[in-house]
Amino acid sequence: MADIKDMSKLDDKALQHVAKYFKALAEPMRLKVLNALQDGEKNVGQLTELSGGTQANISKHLSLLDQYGLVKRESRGNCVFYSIADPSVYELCELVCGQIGVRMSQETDISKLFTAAQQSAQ
Amino acid sequence: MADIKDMSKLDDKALQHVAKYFKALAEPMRLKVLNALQDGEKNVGQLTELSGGTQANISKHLSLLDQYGLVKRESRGNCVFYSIADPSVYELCELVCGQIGVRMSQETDISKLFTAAQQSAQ
DNA sequence: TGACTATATAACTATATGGTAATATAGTGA
DNA sequence: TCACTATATTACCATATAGTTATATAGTCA
Repeated sequence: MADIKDMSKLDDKALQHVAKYFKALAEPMRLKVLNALQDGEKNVGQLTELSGGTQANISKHLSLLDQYGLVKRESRGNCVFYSIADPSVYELCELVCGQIGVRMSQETDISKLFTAAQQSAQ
Repeated sequence: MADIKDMSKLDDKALQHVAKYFKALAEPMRLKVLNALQDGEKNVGQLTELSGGTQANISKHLSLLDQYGLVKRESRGNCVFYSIADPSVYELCELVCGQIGVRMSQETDISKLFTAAQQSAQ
């Protein structure tokens, strides 16, 4: 326990940002929504059906995802279409939501999922 | 709004697992701890000092990280040493906590951080 | 054994947030 | 204008959890 100090290459604000980003992904329903957006934009109604949630709930999640910069919002006519915001998010989304889930239908070790996902996402 | 159905290549259990995993990373203090573990195992006392938290708090976070499989626990003598559990976690930790933070000392766009991190983690 | 150190845990508070039901807002088309 | 559809928002409840303080557990060394 000697010259411990200076690990703040990461200042607290950075940590808070990153944590918040992860928090946006730390919700099954939001992952479902992001997964549903993998093959292109969808409006709220579609996302509501796909995710199996209620309209209000999905709308809330979408609002949060938008606020955190994970999705883009575009209203056209009577509908509001959401889409994945940027490629890096898309990669993460793929990493988490993509074919990965297929191989964890049953109880599986999570760590394996991530390595597998990273390889296939390469 | 036509033949929507079947997006459940991801069953709910998988989503819950992944979400839980992200949740473990969705906390600044835990990111701090994981970051401190990047250069090798440390005991609770060291992590407490490094993170600037209280002993009880860090212990709680470590317990959670252990429970979620992100770190390994090994008691030697009077101390308990923690270390990153598996390489994929380590990559994610690097992605989040590594040199990334350096370039976001000030207000920066989060999306850039992740792309940058993924390149350097390659 | 007893004193000391290191870690974990329990009880508690305060806060954040996911979900819901009801309502508001806004666009469309008659 | 009015009826209709789509989305957002508000108010509320229930739950989860980060942090704290105090205590318990366990190892070390005399």
